[in-house]
Formats: sequence, C-alpha cells, structure tokens
Amino acid sequence: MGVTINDIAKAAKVAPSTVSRVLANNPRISQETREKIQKIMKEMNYHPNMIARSLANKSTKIVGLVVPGTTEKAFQHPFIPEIIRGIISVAHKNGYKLLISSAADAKEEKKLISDLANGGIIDGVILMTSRLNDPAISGLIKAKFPFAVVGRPANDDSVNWVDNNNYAVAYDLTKHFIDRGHKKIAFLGVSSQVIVTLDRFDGYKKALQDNGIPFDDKLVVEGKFIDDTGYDLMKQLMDRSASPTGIIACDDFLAFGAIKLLTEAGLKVPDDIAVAGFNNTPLSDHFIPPLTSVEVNAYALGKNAFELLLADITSDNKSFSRSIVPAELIIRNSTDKNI
Amino acid sequence: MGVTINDIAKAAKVAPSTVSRVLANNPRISQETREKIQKIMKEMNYHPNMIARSLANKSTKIVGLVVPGTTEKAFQHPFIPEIIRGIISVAHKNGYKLLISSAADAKEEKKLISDLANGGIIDGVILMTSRLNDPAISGLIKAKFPFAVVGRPANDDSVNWVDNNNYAVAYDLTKHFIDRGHKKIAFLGVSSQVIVTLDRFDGYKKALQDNGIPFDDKLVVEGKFIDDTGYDLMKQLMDRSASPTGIIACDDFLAFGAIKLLTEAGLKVPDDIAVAGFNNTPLSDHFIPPLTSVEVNAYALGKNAFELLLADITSDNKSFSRSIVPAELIIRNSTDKNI
DNA sequence: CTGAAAGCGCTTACAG
DNA sequence: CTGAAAGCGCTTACAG
Repeated sequence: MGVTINDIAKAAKVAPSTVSRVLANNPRISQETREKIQKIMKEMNYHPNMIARSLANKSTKIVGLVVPGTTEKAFQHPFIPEIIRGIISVAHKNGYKLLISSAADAKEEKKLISDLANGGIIDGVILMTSRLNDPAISGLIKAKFPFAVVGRPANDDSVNWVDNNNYAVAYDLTKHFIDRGHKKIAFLGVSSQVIVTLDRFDGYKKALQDNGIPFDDKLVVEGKFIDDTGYDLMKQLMDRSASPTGIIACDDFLAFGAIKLLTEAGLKVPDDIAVAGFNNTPLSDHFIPPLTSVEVNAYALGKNAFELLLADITSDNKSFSRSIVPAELIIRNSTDKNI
Repeated sequence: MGVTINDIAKAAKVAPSTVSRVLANNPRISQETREKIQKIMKEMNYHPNMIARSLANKSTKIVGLVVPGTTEKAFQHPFIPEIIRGIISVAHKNGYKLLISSAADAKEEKKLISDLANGGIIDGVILMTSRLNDPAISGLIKAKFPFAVVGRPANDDSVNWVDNNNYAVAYDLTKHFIDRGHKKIAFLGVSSQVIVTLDRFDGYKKALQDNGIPFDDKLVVEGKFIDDTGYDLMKQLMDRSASPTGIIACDDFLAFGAIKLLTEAGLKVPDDIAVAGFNNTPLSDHFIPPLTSVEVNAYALGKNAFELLLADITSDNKSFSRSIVPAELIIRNSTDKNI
C-alpha cells in the first residue's frame, strides 16, 4: 500500500541506494539528483518505513519506560507523570520517542524488560523501580543493554542512576521535628525492598542518634510505599500505644491517610501531633492543615535519567554515572503552628 | 550479537521456517520438534526480534498517543495522565504497548502523525486534540489509518471518538447557578478552536435561553483552554465591569486562578460570587472553598478510546463509533453556601 | 509435518 | 557521484 524507496527510485530513474542516501542526508549525493528525488518524494507522499530502517540500522530512536506495578496504579500518584514529563522533555529534544509499559510483579517485569531489550524495539530503557536485588537490573547489566534507573539501586556502582539525597533530607526533616521538641517521632512506610525508603529511614535514625534520642522500633511501621494507605499504617501504630508526638511518612498520601485517622481519633494536627510527608504533592499545599513535605523535583529526576541513558546509548565506552537531585524541605503548618 | 532464528535452526537441525512456526504457535508443527526447539531457545536465551517480526507482519502491537501542545505542559494537568492511565489499562490487557509523543503546534503534529502512521511503527493512534478543522484528522482519514480521538471532532461521523456529554452537563451546571438566583453568569475559557469548550458554551447559552436570561457576550471571556491562567481571564472580565455574580470556568485551574484574583479584589467565594470549574481536579475537593466542578471520568475516556481504536485495528470493515462518557456535576461550597 | 525461497523496506560496504 | 548486491531477522505462500 505505502510508497517505498523502490517506487521513488523507479520514478526518479535512479537506484534505490541513491534514494536511501538522500534519506540519510549522505553528502556524496549531487545537489541535482538530491533535489530531483526530494521533489518526487513530496509528490508521491513518501514516508520512510521506520521499521525497515530500524531493522537495518539497529536503532529505533525509542526508549522504553517501565513503570512499577500496574501503570494504572502508578499514574494515580502525580510523582510518576511528573518524572515522565521530565523524561519526555529531553527525549523530544533529542528526537527520541517514549514507549511506556508496565508489569504487575517483578517476574513479569524481568520478562518484559528482557523482551524489550532483546527485541530491538528500544535503544535503551529507564526503570522506575529499584528494589533490592532487582532481577531486571542484573539482567540488563549482563546483556550490556543501555539503561538508567530512577532511584538508587543496590549495586550502585555499575548502574546509571538518579536519585535525591534522601538520607540527608530525611535527616533534616527529622531534625526539624527534634528542634520543635519532639522526642517520640514515628516513621511510616519503610519497606525493606524499596531502597528509597531505606535511605530515608537511615537518615531518620541517624538524626535521632545524633541528638541523643533512643531509637524505638515500636515507632516504625513498615508499608509497601505508595500502595499502602496511610490510614491503615497509622492504625497499626495506634494499636501499639506508642503515643508518638510526631509522624514522618514516606509519602504525602500516606500522611494524608494518617491524618484522617488521627482526626477521627480526635487528635488535632499540628497541635496534638505533627505530621510530615515526602514528594510534595500539589495537594499538600492546599491540604488542611498544609502538609510539611519534601520536594523531590521529580521533573529533574526524569530529565537527568534520560540524559544519563542517552550518554550510555551514544557513547562507545561504558561508564556509569549517577546524578543526585537535591530535595528541599518544605515546612508548612502540619509541623509548625506558627506557619 | 543476538541469537537469531537461524542460530536456533542450526542448533536444532531444522529449517528457519520451522523455528518461525514454533514462535507463531503454528499447530502444524509436531509436538516433538516443537518441544525440541523450545528447549534450545531457552538454552540459547533466544528472544525474537520484534522489529524484524513487525517488518514481515505489518504490525507492531504498539499504539501511538499524541498529546496536545508540548507533553511538558500537558502532563501538568492531571487530566492527561488520567486518560493515559485508562488507555494503558486496556492496552496492556490486549498486549499493546504505548508510544507517547507530542508536538508543539498543529503543523508539527500533522507531520508527526503522518510519519508515525506511514512509518509502520504503530498500528493505530489516539489523538487527544480535537481542534476545529484538525489537519491531522483529515490526513488520517485519507490514509485510512486506524485512529480514535478523545474529544468530539468536527467531522464526527467519519471518526471514532469518545467524549463527555458536555452540552448537557454544562446546561445542568448553568441551571444550577440559575436555581441559586444568579442572572449574571460569566463563562471563562471558551476557545473557538477547541470543540469541547464550544459544546460547553452551547449548553450554557441554551440554559440561559430556556430560563429567560438574556445572553450577554460581555460575560464571555475567550481563552486557550488549559494554557491560559484563570487569573488573567478573570482580570479581563473585571475590566469590562460586567459585574457577574457567578463564574463558570472551562477548567478547574482556570477557576483557581479566577478565585485568586477575586480574593485579591476583596470578593468572597461563594458569598459575593459563585465559581465553578470542569474536570474535578483532585485539588478541587480540598481547595478553599471546595470547588464545584464536573467529573469527566478521564479514565473511562481513555479506556473507551483504546477500545474503539482496537476495534478499528482488528476489524476488516471500517465503521465509525462514538462513545459518550457521562459527566457528573459535583456541587461543592464554591457555588452553594450550604455545603 | 517440514523445507527452500521470496519478500517485508530499508542500509551499507564494495566497485566503478 | 551512483549502482548492484548482500544483509538486517523475521514470515508465509508454495511444494512436497
């Protein structure tokens, strides 16, 4: 159905290879024939077949993006679209398109990624998961396929990755609670599999230690990061009668859920208990009370991730880079009555 | 570098075509050879090259998604990710992947779409723009390339499209204002190029007419839909000294901006002036005051758009369908003091 | 049930 | 500067 390079070649009375060279902007073609061929391409409404091109070229100018869990859930959190926004902005500038897919669990994800990587359909891939011992990551390393990870991976020396300074900012956030006189500070949503939560947890513990506050694991509630509702995690905490005066949640949505339960229990934020989250969701600023949070600059995370990936795709000699995007503490009324 | 069908064929001492038939699950292959070949594929860690497959097959199992304006801007509004979420959920179930790209203006968009459609890289495309006289749409129709549009297009009989019942819900929203005693109801953000705003505008006018309220074009402010800030549009309105008592904005973000200006001008919502928006942004429920809005069910819009597209891709005989997703009026405090 | 061959629409050394 | 030919890794009628 479509017009091919051969049709153009016949119409222009040249060889297909000549037409191909015009497409590739090969400088060895004379201006005259180049113009003749281009004119005919216009007239016949020719569009190069990217698939055929890719097969011969070994490059599609498409990068894959694998979102964690089902895409359905992932997109419910503004964090993911915001990262994608950052990725697309640079990708578009560099002539790359984005192929989005998702996988429900780690096994499906590994298969998906290895199919993508080996299937020739993408030139590189950006992962948004970084679980401990991620099988997808080790597979990509072995295959020497270009990739970058949003979120520090376990084997962080042999991977391109971007992340916030989670340890430091969690330290600062905890210090902020301590400065306000809190001694019983709970930590909600740490997950042994999700490195970003572990980094934050470490920063939290270090801040406690540096300020002579004993660590109490009754104040720690594990969760599946974004999936869990903060309401349930908070309930678990209450049932332990640990009576915290401050709550640090690993995500704003967890914090919202926690506040809901606290309100139902008759506690006022920030008067009776202070609460903070992470990711500075658009809602946080408008929530009642406005929620103290951490701006992670997801846009920059995405942007930098693509840039690392692009460097990996285009350079011949492998080297691994990391990019740390500074997170900012945003103090609001939920942890500070005077704001 | 990669293992190919020929490598497998040699190792299994069969013809490449036999290997191919195993891949395609062709039933005419004996159980014995099938198993032998599958075993070897596993051992040699074979992954079919999707590009080569697509070239021979004329199908990639990828659908394109073109987001309006720069993707960067589009993703700032939760509406777009929510549509994508709907698209991906069904796409994933049907084994399709999503290729996202964007174009800054109509010209770039037309080129992009025609490249995608003719480049063999996608099996179909979903458009999220529906401008009046959209050149991309007419191009796709001419090329007989499968596509679906989110938002009613101009030539709505020869296109697969999904949309809300914008006319009806705008009518209801306007009636809601009228029932509350408003007679001077402004309309913010109608754009002569964007059909969805025109449909809403028509519903608004019809409600006025049915209730004996004269239409006053001093109360209408044009805007570029989502791009414009409501603050500026509201300023234009104020400068005309039209003194409305109610404001209908074509999008919640326009409404937020408008309320900002009103507040600065010393007017209270809803006491002095009532304001409503569209799209029921997550913020709307938490805004102060909570904003009356219209839930457009973006997830369902995306889901249905993909389903229409899939039907178009898989069926041989062309037919055109539409899908109307009911929008719901969500009355909140910004238009009703008693809520 | 399996194989040999042509083809999908390009690219790219190799010649000239 | 241009062409003939082989190749990218598959699929699929056509034979047998």
